[in-house]
Amino acid sequence: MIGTLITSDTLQPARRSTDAVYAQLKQHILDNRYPPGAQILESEIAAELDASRTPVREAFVRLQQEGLLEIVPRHGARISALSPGDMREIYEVLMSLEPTAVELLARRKPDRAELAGLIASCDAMEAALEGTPDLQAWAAADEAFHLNLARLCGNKRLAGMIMQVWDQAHRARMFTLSLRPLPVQSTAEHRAVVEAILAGNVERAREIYHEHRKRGGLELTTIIERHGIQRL
Amino acid sequence: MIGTLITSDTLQPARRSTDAVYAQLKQHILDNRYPPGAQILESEIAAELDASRTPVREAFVRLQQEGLLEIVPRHGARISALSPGDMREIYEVLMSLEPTAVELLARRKPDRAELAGLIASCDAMEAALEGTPDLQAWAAADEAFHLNLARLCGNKRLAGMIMQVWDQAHRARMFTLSLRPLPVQSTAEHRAVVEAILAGNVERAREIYHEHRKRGGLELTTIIERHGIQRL
DNA sequence: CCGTCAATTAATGTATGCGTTATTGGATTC
DNA sequence: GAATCCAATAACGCATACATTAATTGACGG
Repeated sequence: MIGTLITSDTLQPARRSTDAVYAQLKQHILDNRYPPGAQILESEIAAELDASRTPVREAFVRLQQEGLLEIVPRHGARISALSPGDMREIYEVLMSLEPTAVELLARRKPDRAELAGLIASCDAMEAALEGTPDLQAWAAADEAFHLNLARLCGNKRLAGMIMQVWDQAHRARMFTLSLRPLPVQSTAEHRAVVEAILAGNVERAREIYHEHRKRGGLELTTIIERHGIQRL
Repeated sequence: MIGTLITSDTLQPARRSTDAVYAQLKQHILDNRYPPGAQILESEIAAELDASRTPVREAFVRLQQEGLLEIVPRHGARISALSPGDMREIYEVLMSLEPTAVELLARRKPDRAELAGLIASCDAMEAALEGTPDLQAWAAADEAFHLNLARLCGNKRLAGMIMQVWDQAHRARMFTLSLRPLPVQSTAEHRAVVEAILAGNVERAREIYHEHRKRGGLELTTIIERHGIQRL
């Protein structure tokens, strides 16, 4: 058990069957339990999760809109597989939205208390790299940082969009985690963004973050090309 | 009849009942036939569109994810009403995404033929302002320009996100159309962006567009405040 | 007269059945 | 032997019936 996966949804007890099916399906997709490209059937999932086809169908629709699967008429649903082109799209979107989120947050001039979550994530990232590196822990802290940042920016639509593409790229990030160099610089960049925000330097915060995202995208693209990965 | 509304969807004959219900519901919401804040019932819509509740429900889920309505458990659906805060959010998102779309398009160095749609929209906007201004025609051309731009940028995810928030703001734009000054400058800015793209000046294209969006957002915000509009 | 509780009703949430369609496999013919 | 056609089956799309829940109304008690 790697630990409870952090997702963009606040997972509740889910009194509605549809919500439970949705949450579990999403979890399974992000956990790579249903591999990319896999076909899943409404009736299979219904039996597996002890529900009828109706809530499963509704969950499929929601997940399709989130880009995590594709409903193929008469063929069930196909778990989305990301091509290198999809990864490029995702990073272009993040390079646009995340620096904006940083800028919005920085403009609010938040105090240290408001950024406690971000600072904790920075601490966790640094701790994960001390001694024997714990990449899983680092990735969890990284994810927490970005989700927190999206939430703090004060724009729910912006936050939702960031989390959506972030979820889409989740598996790819986890997969390439061990193929990348140790994320020492990445960790430092996170810290630098927080400091720039605290210093009230809006433009610098935005700039650091944009470079951070750009470098991250480049790293991932390089790995994908070097390994000739076509789908993930 | 004002004319067929341009939406982000390619409206097909819709062999599936769900698609037909979805398309008509969306059309009615954008046309302001269901006013913001209105409650609609599954059974009402089903009867109205001659379908059963099942496809209506599925359409509700899709429209909820697009932010056009909100499913209230046990209470049907409420048509989304935009607060001034929502308008701010939407313009922040557009100010982030649309300049990125322009940049991506400009980097491809497209020739004049590729931009034919954009140029036609510019012509239409200018024509709509000659003699007696036709604001409806101008708005249609403006909408066509932005949708086209999103499509041309080469990033489907980015395009989808732009169209989504654009649709959310559609009614607000139509409502404030007659309250704004004649969009002469706006029209000129559109033309200038196209010229900058053709000239291969990526940075300038992005900059013009960012200013265009910023000014547009400011105009709208001012109107909303001046008229004390709370919901639209 | 007001407040509270219970019952009824209305609308959603879920399950299931039926019709449609597409795919696959087998058989027949060229 | 290969290709085509037909039939059977499997899965979905939609409709409908049933269960659940929340709200509203009315009655009763304080």
